[in-house]
Amino acid sequence: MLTIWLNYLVNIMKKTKDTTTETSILNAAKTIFQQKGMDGARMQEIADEAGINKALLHYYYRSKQLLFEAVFKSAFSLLAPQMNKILNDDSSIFDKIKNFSNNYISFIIKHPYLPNFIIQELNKNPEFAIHILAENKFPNIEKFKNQISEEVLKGTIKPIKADQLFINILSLNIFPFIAAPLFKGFLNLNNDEYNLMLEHRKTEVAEFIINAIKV
Amino acid sequence: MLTIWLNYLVNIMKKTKDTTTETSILNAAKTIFQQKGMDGARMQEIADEAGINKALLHYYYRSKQLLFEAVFKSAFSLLAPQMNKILNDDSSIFDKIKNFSNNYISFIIKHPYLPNFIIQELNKNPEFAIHILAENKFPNIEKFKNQISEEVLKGTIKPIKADQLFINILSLNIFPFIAAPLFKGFLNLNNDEYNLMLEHRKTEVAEFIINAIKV
DNA sequence: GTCTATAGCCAGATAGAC
DNA sequence: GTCTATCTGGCTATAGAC
Repeated sequence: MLTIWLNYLVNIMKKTKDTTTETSILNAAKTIFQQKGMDGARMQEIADEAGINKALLHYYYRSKQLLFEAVFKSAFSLLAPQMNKILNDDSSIFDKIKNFSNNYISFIIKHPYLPNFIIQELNKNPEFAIHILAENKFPNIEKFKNQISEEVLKGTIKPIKADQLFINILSLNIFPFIAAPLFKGFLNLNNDEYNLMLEHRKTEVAEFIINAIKV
Repeated sequence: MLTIWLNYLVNIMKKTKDTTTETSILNAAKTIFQQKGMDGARMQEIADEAGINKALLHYYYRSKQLLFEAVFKSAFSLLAPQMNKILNDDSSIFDKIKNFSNNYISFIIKHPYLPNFIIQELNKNPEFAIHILAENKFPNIEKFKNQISEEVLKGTIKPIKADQLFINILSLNIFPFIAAPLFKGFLNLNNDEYNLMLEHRKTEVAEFIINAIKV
């Protein structure tokens, strides 16, 4: 009886330990992969970051490729819901643009490496992209398209294709993060100045877009 | 006398051969590095692409790092003059935006991997960026800033900071190329459809920006 | 200048003790 | 589950023949 109880206790402890090790590996892998990419990352570096042995990485995730995929999926599943806000939200078009720009920029400031990571790896492996995207049954643009058509008909906004508007909104919000080093160079801004400029964009981007489309 | 003449001929032939080998290496390196990045590229692959032996890469460029830097500088010196068109051109602000969007999109369609390559490597190595940028004595934004201030004062355009406008223009023009796989997924477009959409952007982007800022 | 062959290193993955 | 030690393959770079 005592043995059973002890085994139970040991299992609980094991379970807890497993989970925390597994997640601490995933977190470390996120940090390294998002900074260095799949090719640039080293398993040893991830192990060091997680404070564990290199062999454990393989114990939990079998291979570098699989660990990478876990990180990528996790990153993508963090980004995708943000897109949903602009595609499948019930608010008016102007409110959508305002909320999205504000929220999205705040979101990326918290996860600065994320968009670049996703885009970079998608570019290196476009088929892989489609694979992941398909799994994630990712947001549908139909609702957004209908909303734009309606607003154009009502005369609230100038004629514009939903695809183009969608691309414009994301470009204005995301690109300044991805091209930060380039812009810092061209505009001759240091880190603090650049971050301040991004802060202003939380409202300025929405204004810019709304001015562009409102009648 | 005949010997001298023969030597001369041989030297010419050598010189010619050297140059073409060197440039064919550089071209091959561009192709591979821009698709796979510094870490993902393999010297063997570059040699195969150039149709020569791997040892020759080291004969001409000493190391992978130096070959990479040659490619990067070459790519950057291709991109920088494009920026100049919007910063240091004498035309009116609206014409600038129209010309830039049209020309720049045409330019990237010809060099689709270029912006992503530059941005990616700049992100991995921001100090290196500054190093390269400094060498290239790259475009100054002062003239553009003055032009914007003047137009705002004249009341031609709505109040906007030159930095923000510059970022907006580049974002709208460049990001659709960098994030092509992502947009193809979200918008459910195949290659041809996506390229057609980019073709439309040659005029639509300028319209969008001008609508956003004109009074 | 161009090639073949190989040195030397480093990273991913596994074996096996605890 | 976690560690140390090691295998194995692949990659950059060089030596040396032609």
